[in-house]
Amino acid sequence: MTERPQSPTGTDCRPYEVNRAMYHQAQGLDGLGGDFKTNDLQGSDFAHPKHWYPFAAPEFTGQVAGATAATQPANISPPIAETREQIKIPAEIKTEKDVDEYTNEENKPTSQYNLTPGTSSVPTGVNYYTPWNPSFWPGLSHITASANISQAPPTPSASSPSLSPSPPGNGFESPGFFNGGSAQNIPSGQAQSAARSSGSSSGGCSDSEEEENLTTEDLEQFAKELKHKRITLGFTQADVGLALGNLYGKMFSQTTICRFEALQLSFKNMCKLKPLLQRWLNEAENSENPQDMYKIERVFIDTRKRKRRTSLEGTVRSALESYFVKCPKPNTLEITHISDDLGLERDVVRVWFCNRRQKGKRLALPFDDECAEAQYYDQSPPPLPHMGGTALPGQGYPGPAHPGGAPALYMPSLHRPEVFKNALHPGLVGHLTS
DNA sequence: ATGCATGAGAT
DNA sequence: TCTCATGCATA
Repeated sequence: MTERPQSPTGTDCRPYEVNRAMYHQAQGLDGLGGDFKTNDLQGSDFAHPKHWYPFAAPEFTGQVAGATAATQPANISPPIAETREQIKIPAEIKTEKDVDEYTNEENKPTSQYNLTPGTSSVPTGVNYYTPWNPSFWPGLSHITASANISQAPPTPSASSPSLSPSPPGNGFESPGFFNGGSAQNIPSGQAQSAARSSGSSSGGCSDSEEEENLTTEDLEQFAKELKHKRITLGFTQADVGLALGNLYGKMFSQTTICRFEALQLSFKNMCKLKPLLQRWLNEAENSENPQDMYKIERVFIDTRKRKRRTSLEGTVRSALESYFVKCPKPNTLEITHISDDLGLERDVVRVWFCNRRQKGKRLALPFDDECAEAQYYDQSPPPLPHMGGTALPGQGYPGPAHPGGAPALYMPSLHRPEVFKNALHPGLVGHLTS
């Protein structure tokens, strides 16, 4: 009912896609079920080291005091409404909460923001996003390889107040709780020889030369360091994201920080964020009241509507995976076919493939077989490529500048056809063998 | 921690 | 229409 009028096939006419120049996350307020949950589970975070993540810090079995409080997920999880699109979505497809169409339906508990006081500071009922403008934050668009924060004297909390100019025009003032340092001094990593490899870096790192020549090792090490220190200092990932907003006027989500720590961002992106985080780290370590770093109250109310997230059941995912193996880049027609076949919205399928590709790139092994990969992602669908570990040009990490090959395996098992097939339901295999 | 989604910019 | 950066929402 409240489901968007599905556009059968072609044109993505997405009703929820409100046309606005710029919006950033909207949450809550309009009944989006937006409860600001800083569920940054650091504890388990540590408890479950990533496959490749060698960092183990036994001393942190749980959450650090500060973080703990900050991260208590406001467990208000309202029972997932079973309502689902009555459209053609099969039983297995459901959309998460039926926050019924962004139409102010009170589908959410009122206790949405029961954050533990004293930590996360996000004001009730509002989002904390800050629109930003690259122009005011040179660090992002242009990470100059000048200031090396690794060596730069850490600026204590009382550092220059002439910090990052708040995004002009957006009405935000840098609260200045923690006027860490000048945004102009966006640091950069050491100058090393670019390990930028990845043959066809066309998509990935064609930006400027700002990449500060970081190696995978650098990033890996820094990510570890960041995580360790962050936890030691009692910050959650969300806190860091918020603090960055204070330092640079541009916030990041818990997701992004998380992915950074897990090296799940593109190499380029990692390089971009590293100096910022590095700086934050310095600030945090030298601040007398590190807690202040995330005590900001940047508020950005946005009433944007966001499409309900589709939740694909395992079988459907498997099916999509199988399609993906066959053809990672289906054309319009194929997408339509797949969507029909699986009873999914066309757009859902399209997005799924986009995300899948993106994920594939992130997870791709930086080692050998880049060619195979290139081939693989070519339009012409090769008959089941052997993706033993492929590196995609775009986001993949540069080959290990070190023989040790630190960034071991990022490829999910499902990526391997053999494994994949086994995981398939017999019925679905048929799709594979077209 | 991760799946699905959005939007800017590139193609 | 894709890629890429990014984040909400959820597991």
